[in-house]
Formats: sequence, structure tokens, C-alpha cells
Amino acid sequence: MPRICVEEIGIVLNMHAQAFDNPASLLRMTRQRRVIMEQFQTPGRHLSADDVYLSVRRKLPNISLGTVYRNLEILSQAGLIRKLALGGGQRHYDGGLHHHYHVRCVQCGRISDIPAESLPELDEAASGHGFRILGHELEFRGLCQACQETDSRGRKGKER
Amino acid sequence: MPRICVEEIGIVLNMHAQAFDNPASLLRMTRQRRVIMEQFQTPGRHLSADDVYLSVRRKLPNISLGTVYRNLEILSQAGLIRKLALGGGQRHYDGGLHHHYHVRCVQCGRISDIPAESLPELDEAASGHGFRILGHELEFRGLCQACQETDSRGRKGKER
DNA sequence: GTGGCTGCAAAGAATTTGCATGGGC
DNA sequence: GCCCATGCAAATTCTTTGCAGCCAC
Repeated sequence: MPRICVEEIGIVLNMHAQAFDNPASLLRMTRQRRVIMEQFQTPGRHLSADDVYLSVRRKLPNISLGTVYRNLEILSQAGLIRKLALGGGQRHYDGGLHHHYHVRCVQCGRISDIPAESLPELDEAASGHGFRILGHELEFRGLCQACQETDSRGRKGKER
Repeated sequence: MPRICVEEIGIVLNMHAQAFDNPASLLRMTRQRRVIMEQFQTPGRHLSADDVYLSVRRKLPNISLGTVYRNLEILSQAGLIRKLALGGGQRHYDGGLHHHYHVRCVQCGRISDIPAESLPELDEAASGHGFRILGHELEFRGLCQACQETDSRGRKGKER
């Protein structure tokens, strides 16, 4: 699935607004929202709110962390970015909308993509326990290249 | 795999201590640690630190939250309980040591077990991207019975 | 008796929120 | 011009930590 170009964001946001939050309201394409969204145009980035904040500040020095948080929430609700609620610690966001999974390095906390098809058969297998299954989150745990090399008993890094 | 009875905890803790943390030290079986561990003897409970704190306080009114956190960390490191780092928001702990997955209700945040074999073939499929895969976390998302029934547009509950 | 453990309280990290002002549409 | 979005700062929530006294071994 192709990445959504920045120009389309406003349209998607409004579709979303009309469909869910408030049929009457329009979500505005502000400068802040545009620049935040630009951070996710580069594939394979998995940014925390603070990462985004620091990046965006180079273009908009006065943006506030609160605005970043508010927009990450709105954008992920609208399906424009993906919220990675997995793995404790800081929350991360991913601009890649094509389906894939993630690995998290248990040592340094780094996240990478695992390109893979969705596995609907997993959801099948999970049904029949009183829940209506809507989907799943799958995150692999492992050691990244760098940590494998450094690995002669190191610190546990960001993983908590 | 059978649940570990409370009497064995001390032994396991010491095995763990000797193997990893500090070969010379012994972990003690305090009253607090015992009662905390008892909370996980009931199958199918998925407790947050605060849940544990509130439960334990009924037996040990003076226990502190800090102690609960410290012990949950120690017990999960020793493999006596499982830390559920999934799903953002509060961290939960699970006393069931047999392999299973979890569903989280997207509406109310409730967690349930999905009894299932581990799926090593998933780890296979994820290899070959620079990471040494050690395992995975899999959490399903869905609507629990109660929320399906109440469901005529409700609040989003604890899910954040 | 010793060293790990506890209670207490304060610190910390991540995230959310209230409010007056600003700026898309 | 209306009303959503922003900046700022304070507030919340969850978790960790420093320290002096306590207690399991």
C-alpha cells in the first residue's frame, strides 16, 4: 500500500472526522500537522513522540510537545500513521501503512520492520473465547546487529 | 506446565539469584513477597501493579507500592510470573506460566487468555532481517462479551 | 549479625489537559 | 468570523529510586 502524500492528509482527516468524531467539523491542515506528518514520509522510521518533537522543532521551533501528542493521536486515529502500543516504555509511531510486523531489540530498544503479510489465520485460531477478534499485534523480540556484535554481556538498554 | 506452589518460590528465587544476579546472594522469602505471589495463584488473572497493591493491602495494610513494583520485577525476572509488556498503558502481570496468548478488549481494556501453543514458525518467518530472533509477543485485539452486548457506541475505556 | 528488604516519600518519565490566543477555512 | 488548533504550563498517571530502619537467614 502506497504511502499517503502530505497533500492528501487534509482530505483523509476530513473523511475521518466526518465518519467518526464529529460529522460537522473539519480537521484543519495546519503547519504543525503538516510538518509532523512529513516525519513519517521516510520509510522504516519508528518515532516516539519526543523524536517527532525534536525533529519538528528544527522547522517549527515554537511547537509544543502537547501539540505533537495531540496530533499523533489524531493522525493515528485517522489511520494515517500506526501507533505501536507494544513493548512498554515509550510509545512509538510508524508511518508505514502497508502491513508489516516489528522486531524490538531487547538490548537497545531499537525497532525494525519485518515485512510480512498479515496472518488472518491467527485471528481465526484466537476466536471462540468470548471475544470478537478484531485483529492482533505481533512483535518479535531479538538482538539487533549492533548488539549482537557488542554482545559480551551488556546493559539491557531501554527495554523495561 | 503446572503453577508453582508458593512454598517453592524461595527455592526458585535463589536458583535465579545464583544463576544471574548475584551468585553469592540469597533472595529472601518475606511476608510481602509471599502474599504478592499468592495473588497469582488464581489462574486467568492479569493484574496491574495497582491491582496487586490493592489486593495485598487487605492482608498487609502497610505494604508500599514501591515494594509491590520491586517484587513484581524480581518475580518476573525469576520467571515466576510473566510481565505483559504489551498494549501500552499500564503494565500487567500474569501468573500463568504455561504458554498462551492474550486478547485485550479495545473498549474496556479487559485482558483474557487465549490458550494456544507457542508458534515457533513465526520466529522462523521473522528471521533474516539482521536480528537474532529470540521470541515474540502476540496480543489479539477485540471486543469482550460485555462490551459486545453494551455496544451501541460506548466510551473507549482504558485503552489509550 | 549481616545484608537484603521494606516503608516512606520524593523524584522521574511519559502523557494528558485547561485555558487564552491564534489562524485555517 | 467561527471554531478548531496551538503554546504554555500545570496536572496526571505510572514507575523508579534513595535512605534509614527492619527482619529473614
